[in-house]
Amino acid sequence: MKFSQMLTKRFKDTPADCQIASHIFMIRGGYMKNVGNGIYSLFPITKRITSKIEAIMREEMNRIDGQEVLFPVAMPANIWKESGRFDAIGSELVRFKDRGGNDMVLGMTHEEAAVQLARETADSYTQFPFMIYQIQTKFRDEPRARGGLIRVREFTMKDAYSFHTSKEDLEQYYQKCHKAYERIFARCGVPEVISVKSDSGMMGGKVAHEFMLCTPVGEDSLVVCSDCDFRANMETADCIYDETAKGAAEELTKVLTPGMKTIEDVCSFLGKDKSDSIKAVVYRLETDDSVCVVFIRGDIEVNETKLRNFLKSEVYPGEELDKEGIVAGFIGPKGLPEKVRTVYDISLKTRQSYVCGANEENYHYTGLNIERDLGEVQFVDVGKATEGGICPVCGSKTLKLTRGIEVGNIFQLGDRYTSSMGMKYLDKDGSLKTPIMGCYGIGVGRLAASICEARHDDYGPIWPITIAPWQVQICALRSDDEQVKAFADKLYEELQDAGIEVLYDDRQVSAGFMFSDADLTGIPVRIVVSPKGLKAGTVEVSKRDKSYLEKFEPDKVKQNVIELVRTMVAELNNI
RNA sequence: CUGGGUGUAGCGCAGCUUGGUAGCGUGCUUGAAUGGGGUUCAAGAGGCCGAGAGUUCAAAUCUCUCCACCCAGACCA
Repeated sequence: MKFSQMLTKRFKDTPADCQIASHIFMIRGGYMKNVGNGIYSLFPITKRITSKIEAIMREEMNRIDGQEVLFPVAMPANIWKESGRFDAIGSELVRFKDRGGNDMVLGMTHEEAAVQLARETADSYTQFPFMIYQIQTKFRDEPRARGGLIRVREFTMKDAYSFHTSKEDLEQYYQKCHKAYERIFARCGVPEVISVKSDSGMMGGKVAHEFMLCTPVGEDSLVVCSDCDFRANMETADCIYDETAKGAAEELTKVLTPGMKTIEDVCSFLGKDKSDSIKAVVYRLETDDSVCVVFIRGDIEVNETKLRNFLKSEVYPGEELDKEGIVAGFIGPKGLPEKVRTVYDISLKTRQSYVCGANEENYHYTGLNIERDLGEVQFVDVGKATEGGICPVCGSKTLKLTRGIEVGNIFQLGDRYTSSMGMKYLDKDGSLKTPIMGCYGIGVGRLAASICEARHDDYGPIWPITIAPWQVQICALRSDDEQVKAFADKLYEELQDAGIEVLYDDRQVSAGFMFSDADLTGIPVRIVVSPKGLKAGTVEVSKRDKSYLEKFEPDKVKQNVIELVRTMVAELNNI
């Protein structure tokens, strides 16, 4: 491709709307154009990147016997009604009516379509297991798109669905797919992507992993053990607390704490550590509109995902405190009206005596002993893991908190969709059985943006060669110089003949301008042809990441570049 | 959905307090010079000042309503 004819435009100024590196560079470098909230058109440079990512995904999916299919983007709502998700999912599922007044939806994921395609087709146990996948557009009417391609409403996704006749078979295939995902990320140049245990959310099912690229701009909080291989999404990370340092039991005493409504105020007033106090957090449940108070150690935060799963209800924090005889700011487990539902976090098993609210304006208790003063209570794990906390797997105090971008996920769905949609096959013994499913997704554009996030310097992206829009960029300084033009033109043709992808900057612009644009296009190998160099009998070859710079005689450039590219590609693909 | 912010040329911004029909930088076009990190000079093209209503002789500017976008949360395969 000749740069002079490429449809794109680069900007010197950082766009006002962009916050994170990948978004800034992908706008400044002319990678995409915003069409609406969370909706983008991609310029050729980005389409080339995503096509390469897709090609890698295809190879790896095919390698584990995946069969590529294509589901519709817009589909009748009836199959979503069968699975129950037409009513279960909120407004992120776009619903509309066709001309006949029939309910339609835009596909935000394709479990229903996959089951609909497979259910009458795979009717014998001999056909199992199998996996079908597609690479196609999804639309999710996200409440809040952000970060350029990191979180959008319309996007391309590789989604795969596997069907099995036994749990063991599903688990085996799940592992296989896990490995295929590791290969995909490694081949795309980000081998550091890790998988973490995750909450299955609206997808249903029990076992699920998310593939995370760790970066401070990530939207998910992760808990990682630095001593063993425990890794989990904060939402689902189990908590363990040290129960050996309980301290001494004290007498229950009511103390005056005027106007002190926060844990900080009360603890510093009483000279106690936050971990010696009980914090009360009030939630309203969606299911019956009742109020629930969570009691948790003062230094631990409530993990609302765990709470939601335990209560089996959506929870909304901090509302309607005045109802039910609750005294805001002075809530405690002793003396709370009995009709109020309570949840005790397991972090409260760690002390003999606590500071807590007395359910009376301006009073707290000290010396509250849960067993002695409250009787038997049920403890539940609804806390957030903390930095330096105890690893639930190896038991050492080595938990680290980090953030990550979710670039892929895998689920063991079980029979969530196959049974609700009535998929059956005839087993060996002649009985009708329901198969079980797994599903596996990777967002293509999000992965591209995440790679940019992980691989850039101050001047632009540094694309890994396996997904780079082109492998080599020729910068012809002074393309009005006959010698330069002749040499660069010829090199452009020859490299392409050798199967190398080349972006040829043939524009008559200043060197600085050309280099800045080259930095923004992030092509891994750069060839600089200049009048000065040719006069000295050299052509310069360098890597975008600045790890390599060599000068070659003009007639040796082609062969050296071909070898360099092959080596770089092989480094990422040989895993 | 809650809280905060911003809407003026493709992009980045000034003008708004104190109303008088719009300006700077960059990019774009043309010409000349320059030629290894966004070079220089000159001449141009480009704007229903987010939308609607109101106040006024007169609104980018004042008032009201709406919309869009961004950030933090909530939500999220």
